[in-house]
Amino acid sequence: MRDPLSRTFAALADPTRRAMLARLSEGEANVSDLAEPFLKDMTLPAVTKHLKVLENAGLITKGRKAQWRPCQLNGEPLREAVDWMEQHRIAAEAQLDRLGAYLKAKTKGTRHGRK
Amino acid sequence: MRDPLSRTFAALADPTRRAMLARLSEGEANVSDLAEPFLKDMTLPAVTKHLKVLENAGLITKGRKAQWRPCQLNGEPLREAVDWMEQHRIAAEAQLDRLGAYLKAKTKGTRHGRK
DNA sequence: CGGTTAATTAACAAATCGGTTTTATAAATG
DNA sequence: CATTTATAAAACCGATTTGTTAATTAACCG
Repeated sequence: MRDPLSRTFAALADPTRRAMLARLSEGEANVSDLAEPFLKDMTLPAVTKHLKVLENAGLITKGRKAQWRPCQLNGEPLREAVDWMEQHRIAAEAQLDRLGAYLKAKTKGTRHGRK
Repeated sequence: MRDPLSRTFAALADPTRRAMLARLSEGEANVSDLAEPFLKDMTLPAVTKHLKVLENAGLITKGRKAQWRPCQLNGEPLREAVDWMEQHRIAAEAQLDRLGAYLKAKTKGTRHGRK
């Protein structure tokens, strides 16, 4: 059992699953629709498993319509993951800015730190 | 060998590694500084391995200063990952908006779709 | 009903992951 | 030079991941 953020990132750490999400970001699709681009590379049960990973991460929801399972993307976990990343990326860049300011101050007047 | 985006997401899919990045977003730190909060839970080699994962993903860079390895966060892979996520999250929400507009149009005037 | 279509489940194997202990390296320090 | 400090590398192990094939479920169609 893993925390939600870890499950989200783990789900995204696979190009097949990301391609499936990309496809779903253009609109609802059935399992076989989603599988189609990958059936040269893997079997249907493998696709089902990938979808299960995405579902467990809350990134997609599966409906049912007769024998079809229309899937749709849920953006919420993506938003939470982005929030985490932006928070720290921004902090890291602020660090760099402070370093830049420090270096600039340190070399002020020496006129040889330009590039 | 995995693509860069997959390596980034995989690196982020672990709370220990995320905590290390969070620490680094506040500024440079040595391996032992980064290890300190986790040494009740795991050994130092385990920490070294986590840092290797982050380094391979390009999320941190390790310098050297005598026997210390000052690490610092590199925001660039985070930015690329965020770009990917935002692109699809936004597309997904646009889908929802279109669906909402459709439902609204469809029930216009019928006065029985209220909750 | 019997067959077809869509998708899932089960059982299995190889590869990867996340930890361990032990050993090694490399620089500082007495 | 011998010791200590900071870190990495090697070998190993159990758990998880990612794929397979074969069997199963469930709904529709003639």
